[in-house]
Amino acid sequence: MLDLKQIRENPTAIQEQLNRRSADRYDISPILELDRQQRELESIRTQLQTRSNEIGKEIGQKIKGGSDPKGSEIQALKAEGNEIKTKLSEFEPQEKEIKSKIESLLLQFPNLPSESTPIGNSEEENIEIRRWGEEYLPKNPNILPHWEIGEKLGIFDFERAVKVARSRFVSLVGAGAALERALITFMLDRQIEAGYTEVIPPILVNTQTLTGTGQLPKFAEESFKCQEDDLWLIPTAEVPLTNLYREEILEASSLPIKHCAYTPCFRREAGSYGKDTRGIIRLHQFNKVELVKIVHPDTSEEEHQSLVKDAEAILQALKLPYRVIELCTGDIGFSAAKCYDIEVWLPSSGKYREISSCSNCKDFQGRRASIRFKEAGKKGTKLVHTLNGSGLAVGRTMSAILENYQQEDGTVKIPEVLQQYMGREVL
RNA sequence: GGAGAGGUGGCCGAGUGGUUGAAGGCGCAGCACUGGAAAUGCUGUUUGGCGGCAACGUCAACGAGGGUUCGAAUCCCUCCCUCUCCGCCA
Repeated sequence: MLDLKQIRENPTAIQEQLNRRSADRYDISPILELDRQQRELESIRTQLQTRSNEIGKEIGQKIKGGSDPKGSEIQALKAEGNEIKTKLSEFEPQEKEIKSKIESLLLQFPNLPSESTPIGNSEEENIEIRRWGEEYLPKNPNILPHWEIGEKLGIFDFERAVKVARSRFVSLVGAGAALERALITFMLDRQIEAGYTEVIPPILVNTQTLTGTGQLPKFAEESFKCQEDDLWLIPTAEVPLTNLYREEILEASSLPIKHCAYTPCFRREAGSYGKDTRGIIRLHQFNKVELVKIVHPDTSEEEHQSLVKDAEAILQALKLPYRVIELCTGDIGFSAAKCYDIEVWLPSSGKYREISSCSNCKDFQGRRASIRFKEAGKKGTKLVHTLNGSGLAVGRTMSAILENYQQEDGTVKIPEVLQQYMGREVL
């Protein structure tokens, strides 16, 4: 959420920063006008309430002092109190309505991009920051796409999964299930070593939680909802992990908080008909190990850099070639101020594909979810900065392994670091 | 799901309509005392909105939302959560 005070005080600056995302798409002027109206009503309401409080106290004192509660003096005060009440009943609903309009407008605005986020309209203008592992690019010219090799090895069962659920679901079978599980455990072990505390959070969450991290109200159609219970399936563990601290005031000394979690993730993929229909790149349910950091604002830039490094470390350990790109203003997510994607090499399509997205949300989620911290000895509270990144998407890692580790004879080598987790060397 | 009890400040806990944003205690911070510390004493110690350069003023908040009243932490209604017992269950 954007800061209403900032919008009020620097409207042009805020508008310009929003325009960096997309020209003419976000207009803050309705908010300015509503805010002006709201404050006007607030000052009238406050004055009335002040007088009303005075009357209440006066009556109390007089009755205590022995005045007749039925006497004319007290009756007059009561009458005045009633008059104020009538007036208030006009202003109050008006003000409430304007306030909730402002609130719902504010919730629709995306985060302001960082100064350093490159300007651009679409993913075309993202910037490649670095590549790693070109020496590990496979030499084998006859690589099958991961879904073909997977079915050949009998580790994917699409047909039955579709019968059990619907399209864009898969069952992992035998060694496939074992590989997925090995990857999850390996990733968690590494991230715990890197200083993250593991959490197994709820994967059904309430509406407030999904609003806190920015998925609601704008992207309701992207999440699965349990209508009866007002609960949603999480699209990423970022949601429960960040919201663990919602409406809390943390000690500055407890920062940074670093969490990792394995969870399944659920996405409706409403806008992606026809995209990636084959394989396990884009499913309604997938596994992910997520990293979340809650940090002091002064450190969020460096914490962001190290978060990306922590995600990269997994690919390096698996010897999978990848590149890191920095997303431009037109491509960063709703809640992000700055974002790096890590893309792994998928030989069958001859492309790098996203396997991790690491965002610095600055105070955007902190304000939405009211996550603040307090410095010992100092007055007042400040909003924390929140960061999140995949460390990594498990299914996509598996597809990268199936392709990059394919051998001429049609078998797939297990990456060395996973062999102890799998108890075998080849699929 | 059924029956009962309860939700008050960082924590414990008082408070059943009237100058109560809230007694008392603990904790924490500052000051005094001390060679230093402990003990003791004094002072301070919630958050948010609006106005103000600030001091400060004012409004709101005692699980959440409504209602009664001149006035609600206190009374009424709805919902949420916690605990105990019963039922069900991985």
